[in-house]
Amino acid sequence: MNLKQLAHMLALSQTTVSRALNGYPEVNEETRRRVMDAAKRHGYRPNPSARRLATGKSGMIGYVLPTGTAVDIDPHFVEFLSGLGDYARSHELDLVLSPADADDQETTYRRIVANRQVDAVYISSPRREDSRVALVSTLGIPFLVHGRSEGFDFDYPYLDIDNEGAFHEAARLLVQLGHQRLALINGDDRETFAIHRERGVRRALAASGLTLSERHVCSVVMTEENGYRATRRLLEASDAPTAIACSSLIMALGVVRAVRDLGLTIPGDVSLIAHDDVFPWLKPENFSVPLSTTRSSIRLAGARVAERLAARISGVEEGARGEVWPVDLVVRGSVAGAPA
Amino acid sequence: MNLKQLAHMLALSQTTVSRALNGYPEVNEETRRRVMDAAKRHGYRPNPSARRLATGKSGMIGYVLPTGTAVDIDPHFVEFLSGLGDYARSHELDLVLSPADADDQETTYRRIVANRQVDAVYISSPRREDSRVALVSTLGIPFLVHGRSEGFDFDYPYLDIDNEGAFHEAARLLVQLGHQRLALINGDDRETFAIHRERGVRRALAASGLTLSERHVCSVVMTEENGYRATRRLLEASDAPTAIACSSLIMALGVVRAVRDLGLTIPGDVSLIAHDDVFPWLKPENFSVPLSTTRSSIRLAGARVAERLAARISGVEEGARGEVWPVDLVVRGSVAGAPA
DNA sequence: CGAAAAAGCCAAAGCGCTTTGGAAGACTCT
DNA sequence: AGAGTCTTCCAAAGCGCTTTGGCTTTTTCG
Repeated sequence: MNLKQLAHMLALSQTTVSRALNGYPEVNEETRRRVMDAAKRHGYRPNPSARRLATGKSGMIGYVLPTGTAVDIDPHFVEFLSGLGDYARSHELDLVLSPADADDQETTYRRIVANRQVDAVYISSPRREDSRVALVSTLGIPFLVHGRSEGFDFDYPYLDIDNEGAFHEAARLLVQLGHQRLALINGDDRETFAIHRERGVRRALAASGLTLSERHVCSVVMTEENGYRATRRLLEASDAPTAIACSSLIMALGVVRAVRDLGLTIPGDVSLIAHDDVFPWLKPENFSVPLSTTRSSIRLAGARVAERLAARISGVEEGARGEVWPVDLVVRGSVAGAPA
Repeated sequence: MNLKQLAHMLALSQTTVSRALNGYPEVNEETRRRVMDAAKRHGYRPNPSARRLATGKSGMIGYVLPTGTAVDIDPHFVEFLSGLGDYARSHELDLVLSPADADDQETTYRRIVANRQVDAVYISSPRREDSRVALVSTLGIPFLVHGRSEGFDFDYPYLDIDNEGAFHEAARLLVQLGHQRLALINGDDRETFAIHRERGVRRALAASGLTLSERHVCSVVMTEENGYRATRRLLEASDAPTAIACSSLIMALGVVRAVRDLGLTIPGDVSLIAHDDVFPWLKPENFSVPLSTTRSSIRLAGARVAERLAARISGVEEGARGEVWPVDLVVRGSVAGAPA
């Protein structure tokens, strides 16, 4: 059942039927009702391909997925996706993932924009002066950054959590508990969230006249194994920290294992606070010693990103609004006063 | 730059240019070269919306993403996606995720098929007589099932791993080591993989005249917490098992924690084998005691699914071919002879 | 050499929708 | 009552591609 048939059946023109369906004003309410009714009754659904060709709108949002045999997708992605889906589902928004060579995403961005394949895109895990952000903002397609990119002289819309504030709070707590030597096991330090977290820790330490030794900050891909290795290295050194801030729950698994392997205990010998993105399958309260965390649901962020993207597509949201969510500090058993 | 312009520029008709570009035979090789060349030089890319409208082909593969506030996306999904992306990237295949209410995916399947939004779909985590498999095969769109669905009287194309064989091998090893009481901590028992794994364990036990007690098989959502709970329950019972087969690495984290909490050891008091889908961020060899696993890369499966889907779209692959991959049993420190 | 077949190209008709530019009729207002 | 204004609808022109059917020209072959 296409528009032509429906129009013929109603003895109306395609124009009128189309307008009635799309809520244009120049059609009699009575007529509109008739049309709406008939459309529903016959299960008429406009052909999206045709609509796309005519309008250039696709009803989909895009994400360029960096891939490559040496590239691993962030496990957080799936939670983010859950949130995105929660919103998108109720708005018949689809998400198209365009896999791209991680080293050349530009080609793909240009392609999906030139082809009008999607109405908007989002960018995640931005780095300093992230080239994707610069590119997309010149391309003139609605977009939203999940996270932030620094170093630009222009503004752009984003949604981020207060990573600096979160790690500032975490470090401040540890300092208050008497810890003098803190360590930070961080993610890839090219990513903004890692920069912000380090900044937060440094600021908290500085407030008490302490500093974060270069040897006490690790920047690694966030795997269990890297958490383990970093911790071994930290704790086996002569100036071993007494407290660790860690950027992910997965790395924290490795931290805990390393501490145990060394015959030490949490929080007796070392206090630990990790960031929790809220996974359904791994919870900080279930660690062998319940883990203190800075908590922020990445899933909720996903839903919000979808919502704002939809708003930008429809023109409801404009401009370069940045939105920063506060992060909860949840104290559990993994922190204690510094050992004597 | 559209076809019309390109054709005009070459003093040819749109027909000829289109045919030259799409490899149709009725065009002079010399002409084809000229066209190809000009197209490349001017960076001409056919507008996919227009092509879609004309051909009905979209160049995308689809996946209906079950969502809902109480629905969590499987963390394995992201690895599968990596593999899918690895292949898709080099073939300019995009993936469209259509979020759907987990309890009503049919509507969404019908929509994406009716709208010709995608050229093929894949289905994952199928259950017994999975309604999606039945639906999609009547809808007449190329598809592939990742996993298997049982109980149908028709065949369909799928890619699965030998879950039964894997867990049969695992259980057989444990039995050979003298274990008499095995337990299985499994995933949701409505899913085929869980059914197959249980079958594998039972078969191995039966071969030695043993049985799998109903109290020794747990069917739970695969989270760390559920692994922990199941293990506590199992080991605190009077007929505690001496060996556990576990369906996921994430649950195995919980198993290990529970065993430790009870003051027991692996493999001294209980042997453990888990299935490993090969995550980059959590490796069995890095468990406190290296974990024996049945291993199969879900990422490779993702790539293969994309490859076969592409083959089906282009008509290279036809019929209901089922493909079953063998699974490696990797023995590490977590298994030992049964305690006396 | 001439008929039949093949090769190479084109005009035009879709694909199914949106949107422009009217046009006819109904209403208002002086 | 006539001019001007709304209201309501329509025909037709795109959007940019593929594909059908046909028309020339060249090649093949008895």
